[in-house]
Amino acid sequence: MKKSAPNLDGDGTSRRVPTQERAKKRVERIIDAASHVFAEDGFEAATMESIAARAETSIGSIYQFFPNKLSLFNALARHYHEKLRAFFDLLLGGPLLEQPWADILDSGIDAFALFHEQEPGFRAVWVGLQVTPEVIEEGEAINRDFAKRIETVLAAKLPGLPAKMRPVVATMMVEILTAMLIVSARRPAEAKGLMTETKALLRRYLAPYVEAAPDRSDARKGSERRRPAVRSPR
Amino acid sequence: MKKSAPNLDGDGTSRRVPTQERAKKRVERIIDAASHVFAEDGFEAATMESIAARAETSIGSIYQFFPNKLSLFNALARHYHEKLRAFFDLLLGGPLLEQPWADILDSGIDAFALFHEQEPGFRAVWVGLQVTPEVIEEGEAINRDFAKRIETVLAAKLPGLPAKMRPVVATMMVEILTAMLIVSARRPAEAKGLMTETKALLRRYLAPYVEAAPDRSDARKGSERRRPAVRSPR
Amino acid sequence: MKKSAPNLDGDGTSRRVPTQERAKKRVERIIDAASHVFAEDGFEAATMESIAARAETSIGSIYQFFPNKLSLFNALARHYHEKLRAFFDLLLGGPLLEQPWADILDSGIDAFALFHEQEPGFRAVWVGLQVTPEVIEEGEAINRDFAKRIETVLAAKLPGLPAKMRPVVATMMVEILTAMLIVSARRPAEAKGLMTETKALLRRYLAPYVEAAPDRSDARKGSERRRPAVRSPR
Amino acid sequence: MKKSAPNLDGDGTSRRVPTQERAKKRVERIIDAASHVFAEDGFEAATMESIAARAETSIGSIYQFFPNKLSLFNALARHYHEKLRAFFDLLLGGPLLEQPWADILDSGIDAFALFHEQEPGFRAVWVGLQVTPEVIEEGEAINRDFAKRIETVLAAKLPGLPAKMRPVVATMMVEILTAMLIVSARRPAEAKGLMTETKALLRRYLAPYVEAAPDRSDARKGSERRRPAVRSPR
DNA sequence: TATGAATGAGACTTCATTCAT
DNA sequence: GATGAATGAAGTCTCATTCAT
Repeated sequence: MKKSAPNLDGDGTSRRVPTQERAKKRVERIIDAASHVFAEDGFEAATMESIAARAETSIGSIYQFFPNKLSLFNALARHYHEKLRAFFDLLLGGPLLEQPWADILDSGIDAFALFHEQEPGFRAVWVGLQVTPEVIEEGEAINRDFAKRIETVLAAKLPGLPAKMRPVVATMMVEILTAMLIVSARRPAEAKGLMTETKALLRRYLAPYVEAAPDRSDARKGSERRRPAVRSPR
Repeated sequence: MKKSAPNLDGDGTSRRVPTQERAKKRVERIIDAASHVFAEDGFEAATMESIAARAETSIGSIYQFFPNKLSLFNALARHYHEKLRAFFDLLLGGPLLEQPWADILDSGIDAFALFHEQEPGFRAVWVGLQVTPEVIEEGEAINRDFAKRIETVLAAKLPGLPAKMRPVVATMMVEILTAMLIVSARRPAEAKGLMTETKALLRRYLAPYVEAAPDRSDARKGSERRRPAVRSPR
Repeated sequence: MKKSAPNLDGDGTSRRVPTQERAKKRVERIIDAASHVFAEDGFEAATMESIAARAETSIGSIYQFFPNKLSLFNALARHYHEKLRAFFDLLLGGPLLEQPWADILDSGIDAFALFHEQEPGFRAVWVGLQVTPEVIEEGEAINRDFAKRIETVLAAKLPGLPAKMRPVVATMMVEILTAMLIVSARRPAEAKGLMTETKALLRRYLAPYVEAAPDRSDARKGSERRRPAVRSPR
Repeated sequence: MKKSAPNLDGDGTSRRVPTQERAKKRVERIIDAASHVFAEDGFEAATMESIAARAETSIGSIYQFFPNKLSLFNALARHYHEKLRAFFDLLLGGPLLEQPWADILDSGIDAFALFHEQEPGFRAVWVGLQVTPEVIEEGEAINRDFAKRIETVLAAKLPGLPAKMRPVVATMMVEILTAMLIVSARRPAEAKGLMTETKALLRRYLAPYVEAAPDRSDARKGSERRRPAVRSPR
């Protein structure tokens, strides 16, 4: 194949396909290896060599596809961006949205926890976001997209939440859920309890927005300002 | 200065005192520089040279006090551990505990946010905890201590929270607050809104525990399981 | 070149062969450079950089083959171990053993002197043995092997030497010869005289063992205890 | 001088004496510490700090007396040079020279072995001589002096040894004896046997020179060339 | 004069990246 | 394209030496 042999075949296009096929497979293996190694060692401590070894390729092959380490990391970020999108498409594409909002929340959390568990590299990307400033670009993109998806659900299921507040609330949900999943990964023994508690916490956080506010939008900056029904301190 | 002891002795041993004074100052400068550099670059990417430069010392001086990079990072962690302790002593030592619980929460969050702002290295230590496993020891110690302090307050002000649940709830509060402060640092424009929202979120999270439960302890594993009063999913 | 195997295979695995060829050459150059630098500066004072420079390679290449400085030194020791073995095989494989024992001694000394001259690093390894304890392992192995070879000759040519004494005598010979060659290297002007004298010395040392002792093995600890027949010549 | 303290005392001279006394003591302690540390670690690996610690002084004090590490090492060499001189004065000053030559040899060897044992640094200096070229100067001086002393004895007790050959023979004795003592130190288990053997070897080496050659000086370059009485190979 | 903290050159080693095969 | 040896910049750490106290 490749150019080394003289072109005896007529249909050059069909020939190239398997090559691209192989290349794609190789890229996948590299991305997969990178996700593991970055997850285990962090961005800086991860070495291109160990990634190559895990991908059962050569270092040179990695550089064939990614000009440098950061670009590989960003590719990983993009990879997870897509995976996350697919994840949401699947999650929200089904009949879930018909459920009561609290059930959606619970199921969503469970699903995302599973996603976290099965994609160790996702955590690496997320953490890398706090550590390696160069990564923020793509990382933030994931973040926003994630939040946008949640906003959709909020809009559909929580009519009491003013549209203007949706971005903040969605961000809160994204960041808190992720934070708690990372903590859970660090303390496996407490993971289950923490997730249960996270569900409770988010449920209570969102509860006030369930029913549409009948008249004035009473919350402007803070989502809540002196609301006796919930607060009632002492 | 040179306060440690007036020179009453004539045996020459006390000569070392001013030296120790200087050394202490230098260690402080190093710790301070380290806090900035670690905060900006992360543990791995931070270099001893840049820390030395920022501390306006030589590399050798750092190694006089810290045998290696990790020990410097751990010293930073210990430093913040102490600072946090002092912070809590100050915060809870005053009349704050007399206030209604929601005000304590608000004030506590504000105070901690200020602490975060003024101590950039604290974030570095916290993030380093997720990235560099060797650091977990001290990092987790800080975590637990932090949570313990909060448990105290929970015990005092939220009689409705079963004692067994206090650790989880405290952990939730610590992790969520920290997570949101880190996010805020990354997105200064949204910082204010996020903090307001964080206050609301934690208030709602804790609200059910305000009054002592009159009869059966209805929460076992999760703090809440089908509690219609709060949920009411339409 | 590329002799290792003609390219009969098509599966691409053999591509590595020329690389190995080059690698071997490079290792040789590194070993050679190391032998010179270690010989000139000693183990500690020798720097990896100067070795790399002398080998006309990069530092990184050295570390491709030797994980650290000590391992390079040990490789050098092993290298000379083998060379010494080959040297003895050559020396004792020929008709030399047919000669009278004194001629074997003379020739052996001359040959070993030549070996010393042509292999400057050999001296470095030997001296490193006295200085760097970590090296002793391989160094002692060389020593013992060297002595063992001499024992063989002693057994063959000096029937008067009790078997039990052979190890000591061989050790004496090895150590003395090496010591004198090192001295000679340090004082080139006196080298010739010193070697002549070394030959005489060893000849006289071994002379008493030429003829088989007719009756009792009269030497036990010291090889000689007031033995008039040998002393007081004339 | 010594301006730091005001001159309150009248007899400035008597004051300085204890100071000089103390200084001398300090230098001795430093030299002593250096001898141990250099012996244990070798010249390069020995650190000024460990020498200071062992001498129970400060690094600064060492530099008060020795401008750099090499000068300290050379001072050590000079120190042993003197010690060796004293050793010989003692050894040869007594009635030893009245003894038969072989007894002088044995006693001399025993005495020197003891010296070696009690002065671990002496070995360090000697080995340093092979490793650190800068040290050769003083090291060689010791060597020559040592040899000169032996020449004296040779002149007195071995009339059969031509005057012209005395330097070589003395050198042989010095180098071989030292070499064997170093080997013995490395292999304590074999030490005793090796020393016994060394005595025998040197006795046989010197035996031909015991009685004055009656006529022509039959040895010219080598001390021995085809001398049937001793050789008789096969 | 004694001390030991401060300095910084330089050593070893790693690893991202290049490039000949 | 694929491979992995080669490169060398850069990082950590040591230690001889200086210098303020």
